[in-house]
Amino acid sequence: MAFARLAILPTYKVVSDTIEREILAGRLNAGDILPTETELADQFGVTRHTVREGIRILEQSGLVRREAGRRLYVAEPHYGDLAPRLSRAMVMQRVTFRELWEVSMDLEPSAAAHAAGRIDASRLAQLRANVEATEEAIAAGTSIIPLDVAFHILVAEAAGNRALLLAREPVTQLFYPALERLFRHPKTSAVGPRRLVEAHRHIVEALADGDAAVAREWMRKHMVDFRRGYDTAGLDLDEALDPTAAPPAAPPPRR
Amino acid sequence: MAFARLAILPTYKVVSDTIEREILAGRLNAGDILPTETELADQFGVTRHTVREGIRILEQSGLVRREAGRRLYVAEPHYGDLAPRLSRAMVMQRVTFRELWEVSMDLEPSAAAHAAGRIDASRLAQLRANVEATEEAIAAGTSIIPLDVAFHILVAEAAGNRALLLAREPVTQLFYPALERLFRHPKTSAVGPRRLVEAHRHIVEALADGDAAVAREWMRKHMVDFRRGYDTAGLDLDEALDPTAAPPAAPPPRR
DNA sequence: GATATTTCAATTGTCCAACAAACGAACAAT
DNA sequence: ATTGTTCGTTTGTTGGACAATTGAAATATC
Repeated sequence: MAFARLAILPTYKVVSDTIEREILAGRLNAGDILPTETELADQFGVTRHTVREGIRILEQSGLVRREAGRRLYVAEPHYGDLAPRLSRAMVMQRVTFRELWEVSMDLEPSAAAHAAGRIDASRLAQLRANVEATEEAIAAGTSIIPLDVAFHILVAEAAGNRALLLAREPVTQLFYPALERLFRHPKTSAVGPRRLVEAHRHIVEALADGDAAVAREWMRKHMVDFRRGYDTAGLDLDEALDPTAAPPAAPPPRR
Repeated sequence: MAFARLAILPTYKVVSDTIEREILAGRLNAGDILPTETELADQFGVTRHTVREGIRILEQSGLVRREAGRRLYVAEPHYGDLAPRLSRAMVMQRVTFRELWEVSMDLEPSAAAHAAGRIDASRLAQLRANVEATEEAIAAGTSIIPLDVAFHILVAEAAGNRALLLAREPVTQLFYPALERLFRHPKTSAVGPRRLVEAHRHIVEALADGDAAVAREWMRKHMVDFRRGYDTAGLDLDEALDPTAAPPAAPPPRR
């Protein structure tokens, strides 16, 4: 017979695991203030240093948060916190545009279809405003990429599926630099934006009508267009994405 | 005039950011051994404890790794490291079975379709072996859930799309407990496993033939069956998943 | 009485010093 | 060839200390 490896964990890991379990089990809820480091150290029977190392792990996991020198509280883990890490992993694995596009080809039309049945008036208004703003940006010659990204996020949110939202976010983040490159390209810059805003408009109308099939179809066309633009521009679908292109900057942490 | 908020970060964060930058810039490559904690402390001009807190952050990010009490080395961040965090976020957001199912309904058939054109002999053999093992498990009356999960992972890997793999992994992790509940249920346990293995078999054959359409269609049916089973068992689609059900245990870290 | 200002205890962030435990390697013993 | 022994190195953990910041109570000011 053979013994299984012993699962001996360092103390700081035990600390973080223990607190994590309390949070996941719902005994600690988002917003709750945790005990001070000294209290935790006393309760666990370990040093404050050890507790602090455990806290760093929880913080990085997004389960707890601390503002400046203030008390620790249980955080609502938000998509935005996870997406950067995911994108980083994809960048380091040299994920290609083709891979991202294939996934988007599944998720985006589906998001549009689900949104058709679930969208509310407020978000619909936001989408209309987004399309207007995009028109203006085209006329003014300013960048439409943030608006495009926002459009797709709005649609995904309207789909009312948080699993979908989480699954597509890292993909979106990496699309951003690829979009930059695409819309800057001379061959596509003339016609691309027009087609884009036209597709967006059709999608919004389909959502307003509650027509899932049309919404899905226009989103599909929109994604196909996107890839076609990439081809037309002569960019390589199977090349790793450029990691140097800056992701949308986060505001500096309050401290 | 007004000054922007100063981005003053705690020292341990500066430490982790600095090392992270070296890794992302490629000056430190995967596999490289980092200096010892004492050396790092000397170089940065801070205490060893501060360095350690920074290391905990990097470790949790998956950028560096340490085995047992040994030296620190730069790691290639892998999907497996990130998926648990996503699942955790989904648990805390009280994601429902319906949401997971909707996403799987997009990703799984698509994975099967892509796999049809890209699968290699080795993975095909693994899939066949998996189906055999599932048959045996059914005959023996043991749990087929790990085998089912493994089957879907194999198909997703065969699709040769790392973005897809990353997007679907957290969903799978959460499906696991739901599957447990489903297959334990008296109303489905009689017929469910048979239908499952039949679908798996059809999918494998379609992959062997390189027939993307058939592979996609059988996977779709398979997913529909899954949901139907959930319905038949009288389980609530819109109920938050049970977070207490253990996720597939990872092998304990070597120490 | 309401609003600043000051004070003060509590808490975090960082440092210094120490030691036990585990590891790797080299070497001796069976 | 395997098993014990030793030793220097590195991590894991502990203790105590103190400056800086924060939140809130207490005080002064209008």
